[in-house]
Amino acid sequence: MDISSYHSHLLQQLNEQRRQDLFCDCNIIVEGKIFKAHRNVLFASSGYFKMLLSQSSREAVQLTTATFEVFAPDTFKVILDFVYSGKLSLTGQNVIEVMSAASYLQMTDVISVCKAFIKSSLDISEKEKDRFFSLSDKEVSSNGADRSCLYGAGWGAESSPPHSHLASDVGACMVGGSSWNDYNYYQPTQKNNLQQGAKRDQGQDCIKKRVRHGDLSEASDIPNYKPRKSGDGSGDARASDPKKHFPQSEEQVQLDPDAEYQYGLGTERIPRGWTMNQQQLESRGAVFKCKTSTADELYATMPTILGVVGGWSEDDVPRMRFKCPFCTHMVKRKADLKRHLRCHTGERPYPCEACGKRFTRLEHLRSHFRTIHQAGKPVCRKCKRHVTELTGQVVQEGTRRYRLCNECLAEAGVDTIPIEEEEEEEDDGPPLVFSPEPDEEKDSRWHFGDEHKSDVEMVEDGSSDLIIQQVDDSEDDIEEKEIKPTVS
DNA sequence: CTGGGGACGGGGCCC
DNA sequence: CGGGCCCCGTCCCCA
Repeated sequence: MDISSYHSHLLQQLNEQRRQDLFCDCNIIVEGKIFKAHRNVLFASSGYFKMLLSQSSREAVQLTTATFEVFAPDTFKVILDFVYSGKLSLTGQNVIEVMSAASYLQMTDVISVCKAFIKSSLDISEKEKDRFFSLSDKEVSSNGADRSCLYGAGWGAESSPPHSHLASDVGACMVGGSSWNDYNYYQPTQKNNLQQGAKRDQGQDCIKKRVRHGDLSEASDIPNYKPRKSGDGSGDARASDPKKHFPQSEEQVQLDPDAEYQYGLGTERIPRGWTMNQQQLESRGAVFKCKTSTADELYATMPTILGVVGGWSEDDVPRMRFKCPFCTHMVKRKADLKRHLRCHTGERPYPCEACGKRFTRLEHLRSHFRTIHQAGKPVCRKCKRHVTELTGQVVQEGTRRYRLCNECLAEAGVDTIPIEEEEEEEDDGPPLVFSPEPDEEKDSRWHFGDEHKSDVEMVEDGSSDLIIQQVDDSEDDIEEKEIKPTVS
């Protein structure tokens, strides 16, 4: 046997053992479907498994079972096949899901390949766009969008996939070995196929649900990606918006060795069914967050963003519309596109100081703060009747504040904050200051004015209730950029 | 199981 | 161009 082929032979043997269920000591259940595998192989190939299995390695001699519901079985199959063969079967339909899962499992090799795959898609889309603008309408209609392109080429791990060589019958991207020499590229027939694939995939729903069910800090760190189901025009753009768990731009998927992998309570998502000590798992962050571009950066660096002439206005002035390069959405104003891009970058620059939940827009944060933390609505939360300072009081429940009328209050028998004081706070009173502990956000507390003088220094400008802190997600440390006074 | 309401995200558009 | 308001759709919780 040739020494140089030894490693591939070994991998082949392991794969064979997996297929025959020989020495498999780990069951991975993905949405009910069971995959058998070897812990040592999983350990060696995935940062996620490494972390989890290293915890259990001391005590666990018996079978380990893991349950995932954040991606689909088909997706995991692609990844597991890669682990045991070095070959990654990517298509325009599954690349988003695979990258999402790889991100979850911390498999940087897979992410890199997905990145390259997506980059190729975008590059080719860009070329198609250029061609589109350089050709007449007639040419485009006869040659354009429906043509499917099949590319196949090899390149080094760090280089971009070339697009110049035509392959014959490639329906999937196969990656083999460290040099990715077997990488073949399949061009989706339409440039937004990636999004469509993501939309189709149920795995996204799982992610979505887990996020929605998660606590606030969880939601705050995982961009709240909600693939929309609606089928109307506006829904298309929303539905095709795969911003959440997987980055969209080249910059975002960049996983350089110095990438900021953030481990922490806020970012973790633990598979439900791990048989190992759940507390151990919960004590550590299992999902990394890679550095992402902000919408601003993306917008600034974006090449001549697809200004699309959307027909002619009544004054014979061309109506420009701006198309999002990542989905089918078009907007009339560039500024709106910038705002829209944020939903692809997953950027949430406005964290709520009270609960840590983050928002894409200041107005959303304000609205959230008013309704959740300021008891902004003058209605009884129980009986929905209008309450005044005479007929009701403010109730504090964790970081939530709401109003109850005196009758409901008597029934509930909870502590209250006098409405007068509440309203004074809103006007001129001492600020409502949220004081996150340096390391443990969960212990963060609210401090209400003088009544609860704390060890935390109050903000000097007492006119503010809501401390607005715009955060640059690209920084590890939350950096206070801006403190604005008052949100009334 | 279902409908109503709250919370939230996102688009359009005015200022 | 940014801020802000309005509106609508979706998800989730709860009765």
